[in-house]
Amino acid sequence: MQQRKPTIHDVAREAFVSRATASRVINNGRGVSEQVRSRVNQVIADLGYIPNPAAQTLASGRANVIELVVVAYDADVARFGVHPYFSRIVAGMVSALYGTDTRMRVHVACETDAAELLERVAQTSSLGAVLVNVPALLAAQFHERRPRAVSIGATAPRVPAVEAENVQGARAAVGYLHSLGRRGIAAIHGPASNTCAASRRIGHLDAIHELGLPDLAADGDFHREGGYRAAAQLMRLHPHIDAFFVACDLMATGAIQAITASGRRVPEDVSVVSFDDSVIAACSNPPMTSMRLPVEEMAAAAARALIDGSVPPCWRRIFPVELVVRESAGPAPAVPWQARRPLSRAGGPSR
Amino acid sequence: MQQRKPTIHDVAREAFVSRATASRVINNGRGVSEQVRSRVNQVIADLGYIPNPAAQTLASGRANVIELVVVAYDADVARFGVHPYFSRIVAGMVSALYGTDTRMRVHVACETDAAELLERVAQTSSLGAVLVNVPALLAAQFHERRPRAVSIGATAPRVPAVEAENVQGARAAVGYLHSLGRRGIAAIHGPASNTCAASRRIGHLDAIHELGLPDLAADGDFHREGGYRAAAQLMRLHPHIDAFFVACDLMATGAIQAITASGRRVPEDVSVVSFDDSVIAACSNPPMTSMRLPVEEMAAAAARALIDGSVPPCWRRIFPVELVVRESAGPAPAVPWQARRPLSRAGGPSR
DNA sequence: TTGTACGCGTTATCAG
DNA sequence: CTGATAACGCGTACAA
Repeated sequence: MQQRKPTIHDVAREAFVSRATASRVINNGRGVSEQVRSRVNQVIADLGYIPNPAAQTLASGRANVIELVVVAYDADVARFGVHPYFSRIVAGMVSALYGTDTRMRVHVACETDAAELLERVAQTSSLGAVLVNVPALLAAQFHERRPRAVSIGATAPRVPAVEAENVQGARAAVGYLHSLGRRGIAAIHGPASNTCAASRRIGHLDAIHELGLPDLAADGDFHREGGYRAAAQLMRLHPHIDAFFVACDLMATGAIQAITASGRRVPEDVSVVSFDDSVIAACSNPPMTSMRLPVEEMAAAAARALIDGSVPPCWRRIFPVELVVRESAGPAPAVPWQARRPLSRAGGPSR
Repeated sequence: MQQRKPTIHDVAREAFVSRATASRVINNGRGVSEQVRSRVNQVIADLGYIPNPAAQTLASGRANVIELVVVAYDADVARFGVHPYFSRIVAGMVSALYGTDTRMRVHVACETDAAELLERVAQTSSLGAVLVNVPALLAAQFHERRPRAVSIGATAPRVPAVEAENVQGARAAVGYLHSLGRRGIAAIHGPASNTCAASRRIGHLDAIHELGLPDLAADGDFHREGGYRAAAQLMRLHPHIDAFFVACDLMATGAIQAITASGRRVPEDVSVVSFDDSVIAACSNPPMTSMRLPVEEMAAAAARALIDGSVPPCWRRIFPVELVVRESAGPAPAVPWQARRPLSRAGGPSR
């Protein structure tokens, strides 16, 4: 029973109409009598007809596909799977696409291939592209050719983007640690090349200047190993450290392990506040206090913007970063911290 | 400079050949003189010509796309992003596809939509489909219509699949705990409906029967919360518990939190061995001893099978599950555990 | 080795 | 409101 798939031609014949009319019914087009429409729909159901996507794309010039283009941090593309950041993006897009007939196509490149990949993707006729970790220059070039693109995270000015309040989030994290009475607050930053990491770096500097704290910091790699190394090194250099602000969950797990290995307790001796609030934060022991980056929502917003219509240049959607208190830093503050509020002021919620 | 994209027609004209010849060059077809071939390739480079995938698909009937079809555990499709299992599959496929011009298209449904989604996917012309968590009946129906399908994990007999030695892995985990001197070994199983969880359940039963251990067990949901609840409940009912075998990493993190909350220490008072060895295992505190499920390799193998050629019915590829010793269970055994070896025998590596 | 001619399944433009 | 008919861009028997 390997009979060939029914085509629009079969539908038209069985329903005694032309292919044009059948096409109108399929696409909910205007100007078809109710009688004909229902007859055609009946035939479609009987035959189990499903339009050929390739033919639709070819004829109409548009495809029901969103391209997800990721440039991996490392040379090794497989590490794509290790960092929860990426899976949260996939999840966010999936839920935005759920219920629609739009699908996501995944492309991953490392930095050396990125230009070539973007070139190819730019040629395809799709609903648009979601750019992740694409260098600003490449993103700008891509956007010039295909305006239907949204970057996740900061990028070139004209390229549409969803962003998070990384600076404010980092400030709030340090402020929170300060409010707990911590004064030896060290930072473990992300890679220098990463834009999100750069913003968190700025927020951290802001805060320590404002609070008159020393700048104890080391760089990590956004992975557990780097977090472990950085924490161990910082504690060796500065034994009085009593808190860490860590630029991502994964590094924070490494930091917690290093703290524990040094004989200190979390949070009694050393407080830890991380950034991301991925699934790993809740799974840590003790569960991590973390600045929540709403990655799923950001990715979903990017996908929806692409589905809903054209995205103007310079389009921005900014997402707040919020403190999620668990156990790794200590007790909840009497007054909830707001990312936007000046650190030196106290007071109730600003909205 | 929004000139329209060059087509194969342009290439043919510029190279003074017919479209057929240009097509042959593009597809590395046989029977083109070296002279003509290089001339055409030169023109292709000059024009920046890239074939239109939709037209290629339409004309040839095959597409450079692999469908990833996932049925979510829960009603909420977004939890897709929470469990590392799925991101590891994506990562494995991505690395298998890296360097090829084949891409992955992602489809996620919950159980109620699964049939309809599979129906649609079956109609598309693609290289094939990777099925994840698709119920056996639906998988069988799908496979009947489109033989180019591979399931990740056990499924209907005729449907090609990559599988892991879940039974042996679970046996080995319990055996390992026993070898550490633990006798109050409790199990936290996965959902009853999940086939992988069922296999691990069997392996656990095998082991405790063989070792003469009591069957202390509870069911979880493959999430942290369920692991926490199950561990807490089991320890309340059986205070003498001194070890847990947990059917996945995520639940194990919950278990460790529950153990810690009860005032016990890991691994001094209670040993924990989990299943999966996802990124979470290494990030746990203490780092988890876990049975490594090579999910990335399995997914990559599935993708490669689809790329390389047709997959015969009943095709199977079995992957070993290996003990990865970290700190949550205790010290490494004098003799490394082998998943395949009978539990009662001692001895060296079997291969 | 190369070219001709047709078909892939659908959309879209015009007439009627 | 409906029906011819021409694209859409490419692959591929078949002929030369």
